[in-house]
Parts: sequence; structure tokens; C-alpha cells
Amino acid sequence: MAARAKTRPRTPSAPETVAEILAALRERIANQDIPPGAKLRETDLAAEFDVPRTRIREALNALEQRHLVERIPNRGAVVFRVDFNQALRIYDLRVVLEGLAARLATQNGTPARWKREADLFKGPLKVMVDRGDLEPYIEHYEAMRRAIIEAAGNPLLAEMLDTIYEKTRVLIRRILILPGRAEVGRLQHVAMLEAMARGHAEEAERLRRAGLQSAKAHLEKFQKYIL
Amino acid sequence: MAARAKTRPRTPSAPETVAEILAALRERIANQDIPPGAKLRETDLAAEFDVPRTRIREALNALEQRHLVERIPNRGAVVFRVDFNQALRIYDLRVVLEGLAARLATQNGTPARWKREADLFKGPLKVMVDRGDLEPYIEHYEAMRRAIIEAAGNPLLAEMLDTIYEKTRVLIRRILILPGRAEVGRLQHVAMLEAMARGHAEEAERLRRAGLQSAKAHLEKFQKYIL
DNA sequence: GGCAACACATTTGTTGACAGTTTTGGCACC
DNA sequence: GGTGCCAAAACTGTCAACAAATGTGTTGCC
Repeated sequence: MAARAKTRPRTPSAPETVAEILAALRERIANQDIPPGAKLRETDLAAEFDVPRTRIREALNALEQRHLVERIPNRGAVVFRVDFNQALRIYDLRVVLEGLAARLATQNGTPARWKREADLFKGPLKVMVDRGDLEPYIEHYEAMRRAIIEAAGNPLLAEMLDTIYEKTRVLIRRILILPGRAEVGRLQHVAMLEAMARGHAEEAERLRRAGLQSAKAHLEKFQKYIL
Repeated sequence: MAARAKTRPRTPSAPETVAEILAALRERIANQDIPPGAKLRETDLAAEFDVPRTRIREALNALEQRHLVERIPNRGAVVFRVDFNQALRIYDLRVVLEGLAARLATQNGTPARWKREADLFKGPLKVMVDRGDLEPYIEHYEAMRRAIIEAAGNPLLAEMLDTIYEKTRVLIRRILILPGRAEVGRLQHVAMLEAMARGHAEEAERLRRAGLQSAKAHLEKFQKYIL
């Protein structure tokens, strides 16, 4: 799959289409490689990606519609800054949307799938948390989360969660690093996944909501350490 | 407010900016003035609005991102068709998002506001439903719904609900016309609004969710009459 | 030395023109 | 009379040049 000369004559890592440029910029903003408040100059980006400026403009339009950048007339695009209140509002949305995802995933997926996931969180992932080895734990958490959203089978839901998750991705990591938080979260995930393995959709939804509410409470409590 | 020569030299009803054109097209698609499957030709729209084609293109890009039109390469934009399964998925989203809106509105708004609304649904609006005078009833229902979303005070939530509501606006009307449905819905709204007036946020959420679940059930039951 | 005003450079916004692709209409052939 | 093919028209996709606005640096005056 490395060399498909027809569709991609250049190196695979060079973004050229609007969609590719958009994805690259979304990634950078979500990782805060481009920090909040930073100005995105069209000319610079056009030079960097080696594409006409019009294409950059289209990508910036898309970012604006996702509220990842703010467009100030005649002054360009600035990376949106998520303040504390907005972060809380995003958590309110995550509570209900991820709750829905858990319910639908329970109805659509096989119990065995979630049983396997629960065992992971009880075994290897517990060891990681105990060791304070959080990076691989976070990675697997995100994979589990994506699996649930995927299994929910509602593309519109998936897109909404994408849109809001990328806005708080760095925040989520900062919450997880708080003392004791990772273990609390892990136990909540185990409880939810076991409910899913038993096929209890409503209970899975309730547990997912409770887990995110408690994460939100942590955010409020430790606001000054996070934002 | 009729004649502000500075900011709007022409008649107020002539859309010129991208935002205005976008709003006009969204309205037409939501009303099915432009029916699903219809092709939107850039040249025609440019001529109709008397703006350069590039501006139409930008509006179409925005519509594409909202999944209101589908862009087929070199073949233009086609109005998206919401099939039965997609309609059900949209209802799943409405259930949780409008439930959240009801909960937040209860927490943020004044009880008197919701009491007044409940009385409307018990008095004048009941008369309308009994008479089969559904058009003004629907109009007030939508106003009440907007008031709740507004009071929820979460712009991102408001935007998400906008995005999905406009896709099923015509469907909602067809469900409401089903025999007996309007009265069932009215009673559910009364129950929810009274919970809101009592300040019972969680109960309001639960009732809103139940109301929309029952609307979804109607949609499933009478699928052949609606789609 | 500080401040205001002007001119220049930089950046964003807008548009028409050109290129590529699909559709349509007509014509010849079977 | 129907069908396949070719050419022309119509439409979308791409871009580079032009226009407008903003920020910056310099100069002159108080």
C-alpha cells in the first residue's frame, strides 16, 4: 500500500487536497501544536503545503464552521480558545452523547466484545495505572471509546463527538493526570463495560453518564490546575 | 429598522453575503421548497441571487459540511435525502440532546416562565388541537422548543439541534398530523413543562426523552404513511 | 524624547477567466 | 425504427491576478 502511483504521485505524507489539509490542521489544533490564540496566516500555510492559497482558504472555512478557528474580518483566522465555561458545556454534551453511544453500542455489539474490553481494563490496564504508566493507558482508553462510538452505528453522533472531543482533548489528559483520577475512571469504565457485556443498555448509558459527570466535577474542582 | 442605508443599500430581502445565501438555501431545503434529490446548479443560483458563482460555491461548501447536500465530483450538489434509518438515528440524537436542553433550561430559567408555557398548552393550545387547528399549534410548539434551547444557554447544543432539526422538520409535521398524535404530544409537553415549573430538572429531562421516544415509536409504526 | 500622521508593506477578500469533465443532442449505421 | 458514437454545449473545478483593508515603520513637529 506504499506506492500507488496513480492516485498519489507524491509522498503519502504530503497533504494536497482540501480534506487532507483540513485533517492536518485539525490534528495540530487538537494537539495544541498550534496553540489557542495563534494566528493562521493563509500565505504561510499555502507556502508550507505548497498549494494555492484558495485551497487553504477552503480549509479555514471548514475549520471556522467547526468553531476551531475564529475568523476576524480582514484580519485572518485565530485558533479558538476554550474557556472554563465552554469546557463545562462541552462536558454536558459529552455526558448525553457518549451515554447514547454506550446504550446503542450495547444493543448493536456482541457481549463478548465488551467482555474482552472489560477484562483488559481489569488486567493489563490496571497494572499500567498502578505503575503511573498513563500514556499507553490513555491510548487504549481512546481506542475503547472509538470502538463504542463505531459500534453505535450512528455516523451523525460520531461526527458530533469528534467535533467536541477534539476541542477538549488536551484538557482530558490534564484531568487524567490528577492524583487518583485515572484509577477512579478505570473502575467506572470496568463497571460500564461489564454492564455492556451483560447486555444492559440502559445501565451502560447511566454508568457512562455518571463517569463523565464525575470527570466534569473533577474539572470544576481542579479548575485552577487545568486551565 | 426598515431603512439602514449604510449597512444594507438594497432591499432587505435580497441575500448577498455568503451567510445570507446560506440561510436562504437552508430554509428552502428544510421546507422542501427544494426537494430531496434535486440538483443545485451553481450557475442558476448565481444568476438568481445575482452574485458571482464563487460565492454560491462557498455556500454550497457550507451546506455540504452540514450534510444538507451531497457533492458529487464534477456533477454538482444534490439535496440530501433522509431515509427511514437516518430519521431514526436523528431521533436518537434528539432524545438525548433535547432532554439535556430541558434539564439545563429548568436549572437556568425561572419557574414562572415555564408555568406560563404550561398554562398555554393546557388552555388555548388544547382548544386548537381539539379543533384540529394544527398549524398555529405547531408554530407555538416550535417557539416553545426554541425558548427551551435558548434558556439552556449552551450555544453548541443549540447549533447541533439546529443542524439535525432542519433535516426532519417536514417529517415532524407529518407525524403530528397522525390521528391522536397531537393530543398525546400536547399532554407530554404539559407534563414536562409542569416539571420544569416545579424546578425538577432531572424529571423534565426524563419526560422530554419519553416524549421524543414516543414520537420515534410513532414514526416506526406509521413509516409507510410518512416516508 | 514623545507623539501624530503619512506612506509602504503585508495580509485578507473577491472576482473573472481558463481547464477538465459530464451531459445532451444529433447523425449515421445497422 | 432503434442503437451506438461523436461533437458541441453546459457545468463544475481550479487558479492567479486584482482590490481592499490592516499593520508597521519612518519622518517631522511639538
